Amino acid sequence: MSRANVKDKRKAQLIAAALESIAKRGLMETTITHISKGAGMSRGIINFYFASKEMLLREALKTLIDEYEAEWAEAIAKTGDEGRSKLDALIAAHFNKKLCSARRLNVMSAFWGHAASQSAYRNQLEAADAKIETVLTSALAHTLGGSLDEAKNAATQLHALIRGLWLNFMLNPRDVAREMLAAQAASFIDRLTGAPVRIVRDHIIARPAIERAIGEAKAKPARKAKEAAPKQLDIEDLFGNRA
Amino acid sequence: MSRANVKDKRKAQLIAAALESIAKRGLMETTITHISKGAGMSRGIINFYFASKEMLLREALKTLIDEYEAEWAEAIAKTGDEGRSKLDALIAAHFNKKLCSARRLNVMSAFWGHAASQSAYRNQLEAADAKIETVLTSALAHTLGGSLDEAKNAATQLHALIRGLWLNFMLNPRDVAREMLAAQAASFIDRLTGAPVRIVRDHIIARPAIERAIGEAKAKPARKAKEAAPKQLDIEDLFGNRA
Amino acid sequence: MSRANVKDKRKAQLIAAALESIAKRGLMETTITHISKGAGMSRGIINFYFASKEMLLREALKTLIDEYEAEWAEAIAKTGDEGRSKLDALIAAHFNKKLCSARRLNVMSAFWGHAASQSAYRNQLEAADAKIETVLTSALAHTLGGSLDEAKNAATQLHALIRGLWLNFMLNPRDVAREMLAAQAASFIDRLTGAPVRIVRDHIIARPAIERAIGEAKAKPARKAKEAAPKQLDIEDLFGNRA
Amino acid sequence: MSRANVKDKRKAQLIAAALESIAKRGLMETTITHISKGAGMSRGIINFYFASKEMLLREALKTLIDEYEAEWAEAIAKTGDEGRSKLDALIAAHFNKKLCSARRLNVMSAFWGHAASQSAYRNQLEAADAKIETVLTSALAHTLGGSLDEAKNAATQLHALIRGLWLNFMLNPRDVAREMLAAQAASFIDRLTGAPVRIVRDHIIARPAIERAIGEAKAKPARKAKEAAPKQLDIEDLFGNRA
DNA sequence: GATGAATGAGCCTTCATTCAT
DNA sequence: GATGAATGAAGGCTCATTCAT
Repeated sequence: MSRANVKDKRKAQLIAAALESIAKRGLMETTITHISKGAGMSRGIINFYFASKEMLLREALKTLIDEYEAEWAEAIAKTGDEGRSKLDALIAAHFNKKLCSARRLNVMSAFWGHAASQSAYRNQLEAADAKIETVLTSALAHTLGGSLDEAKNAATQLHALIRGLWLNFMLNPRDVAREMLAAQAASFIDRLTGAPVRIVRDHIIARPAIERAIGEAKAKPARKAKEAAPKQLDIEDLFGNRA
Repeated sequence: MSRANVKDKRKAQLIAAALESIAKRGLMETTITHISKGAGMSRGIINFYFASKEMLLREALKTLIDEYEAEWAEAIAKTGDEGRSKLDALIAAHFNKKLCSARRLNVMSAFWGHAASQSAYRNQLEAADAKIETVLTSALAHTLGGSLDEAKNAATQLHALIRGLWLNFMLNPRDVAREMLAAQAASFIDRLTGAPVRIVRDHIIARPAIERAIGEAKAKPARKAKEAAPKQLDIEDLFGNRA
Repeated sequence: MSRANVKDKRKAQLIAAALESIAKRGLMETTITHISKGAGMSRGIINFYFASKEMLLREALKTLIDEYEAEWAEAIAKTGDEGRSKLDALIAAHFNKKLCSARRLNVMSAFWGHAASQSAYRNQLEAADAKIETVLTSALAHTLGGSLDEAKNAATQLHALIRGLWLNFMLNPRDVAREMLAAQAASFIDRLTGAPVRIVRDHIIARPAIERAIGEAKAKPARKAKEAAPKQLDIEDLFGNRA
Repeated sequence: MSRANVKDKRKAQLIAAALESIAKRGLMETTITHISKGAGMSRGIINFYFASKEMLLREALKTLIDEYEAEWAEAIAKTGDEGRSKLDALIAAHFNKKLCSARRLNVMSAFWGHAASQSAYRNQLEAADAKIETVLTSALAHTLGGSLDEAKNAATQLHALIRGLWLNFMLNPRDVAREMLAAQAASFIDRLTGAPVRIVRDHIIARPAIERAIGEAKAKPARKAKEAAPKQLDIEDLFGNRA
């Protein structure tokens, strides 16, 4: 592996370890020792690859946002059309296993909370919000056929709804099924378009396309054993603090 | 003033100073020194009134939640009826100056982020969520007239929408008017009930009752000067870090 | 003891411990742990009384300079006259046990070396130099009776000579007697005034008044045992590193 | 170039970079990174050519001393005679551009300060002092014609005077002209020999021979461009820290 | 030979907490 | 009750040194 690749790889490993620790312990309790130990490296290494812990954290947020954007970008790339099926794809992406995991939502919430008082994080989040709202606006404009302002309002509401559902899921991941969340977002759009809301046994259900999409687990390419893998946290570990 | 009252008063002052500091600096940067100085007291006092900083923080969250619940409880108390006007009152409460201020939302976000990994905070927030969702469910059940599950779903969505809008407001308080947020929540209900969504010049507008209610500034009882008031932060101060 | 006094006292103790450590280990090797341990206190205390290690060091230099100035001020205060006896008193002061000790000269040299690249220290030393050169100039003007510029030149030379002799003494304190140094400075003045240089058995000797003055050990008031005295370093300890 | 030469050359470059950094930043702030970067080499290289940073520093001091001795040796080599003209040559050497530069004096002071507590450096400096004092003694013995002890005393004083003047120059290089320093040292000798001290407009002036000698800029053999020369510091750069 | 990634001891500093006054 | 001096664990960070490439 070339030198440049090693550098990028180490940074990625450290960022992954940081996200892992934030998911498990939160931003406040996460120390440089946790991160470096989690990545199976020495303590000094963080300041070798990052100017400071703060900069590592900012890059971690950037990674999170990049992953998010890649995910919804990929989802809409699969749909040629600018209409309801694009909206369905976007919703499915927001509630698939990758974007709507306890781990990820924990970290996102931690950063939202941090962003409230720290502008560097805030700016990153604002930029990401602007992007997704633009995309949602465009898709809703095609679907609803009304004015741009109408579509903008709808996009704001849909985006807010998604984030609010994420927050619900984060605060109580055991009781809420991702499928249900997706169905609720879909029913919101149904109501916007005047379509009948699908209800089965008193529960809203998502559209078949969404149900299918959110179920697909993204196959994560297995880490090669050789690469001194940071010890893999069991998903349930995330709730160790919560007893 | 009796002993017990003095004690409660000091605790309340410290909690207020803690909330002030969290709004301004965030949870991570808030230290005991900030809090005690902000309350005009000595450093050692916190461990005199609270078992630890952690316990102070938990009580601070409790205070925040109590205020929230008092606010919506008061709002619905004014409405005898269990229907649309109750929903309007609830929405107005959620977006009035008190509950929807940059200061308050900053603190709430910080606690949401912290709760992601800290069960004590999480449990407090879950309990509060359960309460408000019950109230919303009941009001929606009367308004919509459908099944309980339908009302529950609607309540979940409405609650998520409100929180999502709060998050938007927190991340970008200058660009978003509270009135607009209230209008968006109201239009969501309009759609549920099949009522026409009110649009003026391409913008959703809230119902007159809501507009009136959210405008009322809650008269905050002036702190007596005698009480060594912590220096009052200008609301704009909250964003000093963000430039 | 009053609170304010405790504060000043602790600062003085920490400064003394810092000077002790610098004399023994030098500026580079002196750590906050050395200083606080040397003062018999906890590590955290330094940042309680000083903004930083750097500020402690600056105050330590200030203390050193204050002591120096107090010493020569006291010496000339004892001499009513502005002439040769004042010069004798000044020379005696510069080579008495207090100002011309291995400990003190080690620390001074360390600060001179540091001042070469650090302006804060440099400014302190420059100000002190200006003061003593003014005093020397005045005394030499009266003694020599020439122009002010002549006196200034002589003062510069005398001051340089004193510091050069100090440097000699610092680099080799065992081989050089303080009395001899004083005699050499005195002979410099003798030559300026045209007086015969006193030589006994091929060595320059100082004037009787100087010999007497430099011999007087300043009785240091014993530290009260009660006061948790930092462990007293034996004078020979200073050269532990030098083997 | 042979292997041994390459090795010596690299060492010399590293030493030069170390001296540069010490002049600019002082001994305390100079790190291995500063030195290797200053020499245009990689970080790891220092421990390849030197056993440790400490050893590099000792060799740097040795270089400094060697240059010093070469300079005064060359000066007296040009004078056949063992008398006043030899003394003049020695004084001129001590205050010429090379030995009496801010850069060099900063470094010397740093090492004096360090030597106060570190015997390895101390021993180097003591040995150098012994050499120059022997030479000064011999020249003064011939000039004064008195006893050896008289000459020794005079040598000690002259040496101390020179170092004291250097210290003055270091602490305040802008206000002091090298020519003036040389003149002051010369006048010291004039007084020893009973010669009239030369004064022009109330200022001491050096002997013509000295004035001439200290003015000669030693032509520094230009570093070949090819050799990745460490960026040359402007002489004024040295005082960047001091504002 | 030379590089720069990696290590880890140790530095300065912060801060929740304790406790004598 | 209240203060603020004092503690010491732990944090982020620096840096001399090592070593695989």
